[in-house]
Amino acid sequence: MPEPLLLPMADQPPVERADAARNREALLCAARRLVEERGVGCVTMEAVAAAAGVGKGTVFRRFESREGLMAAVLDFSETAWQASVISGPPPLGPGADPWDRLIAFGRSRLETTLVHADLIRAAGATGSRAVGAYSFTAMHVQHLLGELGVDGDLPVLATALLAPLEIPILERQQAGGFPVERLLTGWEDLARRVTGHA
Amino acid sequence: MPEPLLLPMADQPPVERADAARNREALLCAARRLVEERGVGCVTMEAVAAAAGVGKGTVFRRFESREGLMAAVLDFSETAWQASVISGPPPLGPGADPWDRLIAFGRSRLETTLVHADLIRAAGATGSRAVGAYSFTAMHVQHLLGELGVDGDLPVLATALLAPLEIPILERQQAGGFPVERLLTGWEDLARRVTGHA
DNA sequence: GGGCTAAACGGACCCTGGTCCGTTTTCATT
DNA sequence: AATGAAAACGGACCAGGGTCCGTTTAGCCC
Repeated sequence: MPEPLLLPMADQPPVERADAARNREALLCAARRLVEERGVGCVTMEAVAAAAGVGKGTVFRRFESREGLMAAVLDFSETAWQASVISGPPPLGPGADPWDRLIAFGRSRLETTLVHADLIRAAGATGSRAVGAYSFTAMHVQHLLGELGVDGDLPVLATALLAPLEIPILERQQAGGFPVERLLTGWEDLARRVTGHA
Repeated sequence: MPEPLLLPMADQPPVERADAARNREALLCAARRLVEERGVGCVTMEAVAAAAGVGKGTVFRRFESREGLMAAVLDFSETAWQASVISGPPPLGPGADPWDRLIAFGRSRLETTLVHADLIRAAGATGSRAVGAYSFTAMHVQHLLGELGVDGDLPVLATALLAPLEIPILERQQAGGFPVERLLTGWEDLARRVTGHA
């Protein structure tokens, strides 16, 4: 039996080495801190490496690219937000009726997107926001649409509802002088038309 | 009268100097050619400068940034497309009824966006697509909505209709395995719901 | 503990976008 | 045609993202 023959179970990432994990953590921390105190635009990869006490190469090995790192940083707040959607208090969280949840979702999403605008932009198409066929938000909206009895191509409809809440669109409108308030009302109107709700 | 006192009419760009205009043209040509034959990703600013026979500084003086240059290149096709919307044959151009025009618009926009995806991405937020409070497309859709008798916040509604046709969204969906056909049907459905059309 | 391999490290190095500034060109005026 | 100032030029230079590879280290098996 020449081959060590390691069990052929998962071919997933075969567990991260201890030092690697430690460095990832340190880097993430450093990045988070630097972003917070200097703003995304003023954080260089080298600075993050230095702050974490590792070499630049390590940053890229762990996070692939600047976008990757920023996406990781973003994931932090994003996860917290997701939690409040999944299990926070109504109307954003479960308990309220679907329509109210949808509206609360829209407002909340719009706000957090605006708050993290820089980070989201820096995370590019890599962000958790963009990952996978069905991101969290798409799934959620799709679910609410279902509960509202909407019929049609739900995944596509959900995307259509989500699209105007993405930064490129949001920012262009803001640049055009539309106040947030108006965007929100507009979105609610859109939701009403799409769902056919009262 | 010490001051030369040039007539205070337009304070617009006081006319471009002859050599400047010549170089702008040469650069645009070179850029167009290089993009076509190598693909956007493989065109460096230095290469464009060289191909046009000018220094790198000149490229940046004329076009501000890489995004700016790419936006200028894009403008070319974009303008042609706009022309076909304004004065081409129906149903995209004038003559057909608003609903048919809207549907034709959606399909056409989606297709051209996909075709120029790389360029659009490279043009960033600078593109003619993103400029000004009301881009051409927004105006057009807004106009059609008006003709269809839709009421509500037309500018915002138009944006909502346009948003799912933007690259970030389009690409995410394609990555998710949605065939173009489905996106199109989905968009028509959205348009139907928004306009309240039969 | 010793030894071996795969993985991780780090920092020199490369590439490209963008800036700067001393020199050259245009063009309006005389 | 000469002249002078504003505008344009070009390429050296800088910064930051990303890669490479020789060296070090964790973790496993004896």
